[in-house]
Amino acid sequence: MLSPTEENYLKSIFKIAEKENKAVSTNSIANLMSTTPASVTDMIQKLSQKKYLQYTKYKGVTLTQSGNKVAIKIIRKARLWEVFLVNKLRFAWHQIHNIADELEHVSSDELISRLDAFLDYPKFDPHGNPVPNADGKFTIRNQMALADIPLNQKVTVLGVKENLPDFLRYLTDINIRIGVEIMVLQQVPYDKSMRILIDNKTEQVISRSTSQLLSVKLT
Amino acid sequence: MLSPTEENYLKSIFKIAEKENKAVSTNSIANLMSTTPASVTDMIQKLSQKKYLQYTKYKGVTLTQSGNKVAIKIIRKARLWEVFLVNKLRFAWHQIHNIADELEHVSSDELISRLDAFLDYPKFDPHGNPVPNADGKFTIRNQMALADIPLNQKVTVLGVKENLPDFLRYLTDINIRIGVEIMVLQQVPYDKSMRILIDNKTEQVISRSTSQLLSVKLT
DNA sequence: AATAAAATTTAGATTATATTAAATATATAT
DNA sequence: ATATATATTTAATATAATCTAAATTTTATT
Repeated sequence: MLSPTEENYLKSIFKIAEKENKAVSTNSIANLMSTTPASVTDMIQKLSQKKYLQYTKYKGVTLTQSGNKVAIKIIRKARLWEVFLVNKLRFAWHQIHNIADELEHVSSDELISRLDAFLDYPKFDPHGNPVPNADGKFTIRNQMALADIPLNQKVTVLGVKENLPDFLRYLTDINIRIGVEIMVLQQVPYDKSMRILIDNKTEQVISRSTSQLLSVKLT
Repeated sequence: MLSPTEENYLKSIFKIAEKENKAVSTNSIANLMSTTPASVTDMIQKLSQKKYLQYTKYKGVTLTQSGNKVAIKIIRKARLWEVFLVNKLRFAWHQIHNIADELEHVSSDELISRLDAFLDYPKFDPHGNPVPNADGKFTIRNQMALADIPLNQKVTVLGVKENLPDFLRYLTDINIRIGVEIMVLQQVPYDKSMRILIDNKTEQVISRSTSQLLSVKLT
């Protein structure tokens, strides 16, 4: 059995490895987890010993198959709980992160498979991220960043690439949520901010960083 | 913030204090929690320092108001989650104990109040134990042990006083669950076992210890 | 009331996680 | 290629929770 701490390390390493395509560095883990590099070194040595990851001193780590499996299961649990919190308990999407971070470590497999059924086998969580199925497979779909969409193209919001509460609250404030239709009206070359039309109703200027964090599909 | 371990100590002390009417001894805590008296001493000294309980060396502990509040909140959380597991996820009553023991330590107050509403403010858990409300009040009702019911009196099962999986599975096997009607047909003076009629259908002999653990009300 | 038995506490270790500071290895820039 | 900056590891500590064994206190028994 793994401790919640060990599970969190594996989850974080998985998430970093997802983006970068190389061994995961001690520092990147320490940054993501808000801890010190020394603590990370201790823990990755332990997890390496237990065969959850492949570690070469000074060269970072990669997950083994067994480490990958654990990480994906934690992500599955977290995302299913997020669906529960939003769809059943009516939480807003910016309220659920910390709660799901605790719930994801509850250990019963039976619980997760029943929860999955209760929620009707959701394919995506409330932020638009895929829920891995019981075999660890993620649903893939075509999606682009709003930042890369040309003028006058209508798109539908699929999700967000970051789930910090402040960011999510901001999106809610300007009426952006999953499923909303957006059209890019103007691109400002200077800072790459955009003026967009939301739901055929409201015009809004959003920053480059916001448009990069919004996943959309062509309508 | 209290650790899950500290919360478990307070919960266990509360449960012992509920039955006995005196200071709770080190040994009784160690027994209930399957740990050593030495560990208990360490922990109660710590919890006493933090003012969750009143401790006199060699004389046992009693919960302070603040300790009581924590304990009741944990019990509230555990029992609400048990209702969720049975009513929503369709677990059997013997499967839920360990899962609820983990879920009860998830810390969000908002989560509990929303879960309570989602479940329609249940007054009792799947074992017939009262769910304390948000103010910490338990619903009281008249109930007796089946052991004390006279011959030929019809009663309805309200709950069980112990929730060990084997006991609960046994009850399920002989068709005893909350709400069923029971009538005592015979009392065996020798060992105080009883022959009972379950649901006007099945006759069954049950031991003294079983009849003492079944809570019923007159029909 | 003295003694034996039982309960409780203390002392000394252990394991898990984390920290800071120092030492060492790697990467970068001239 | 060397110096400097950055990243990483190691060493030395700290805290939380636990344990066993020894010491002490309380309770029960005669």
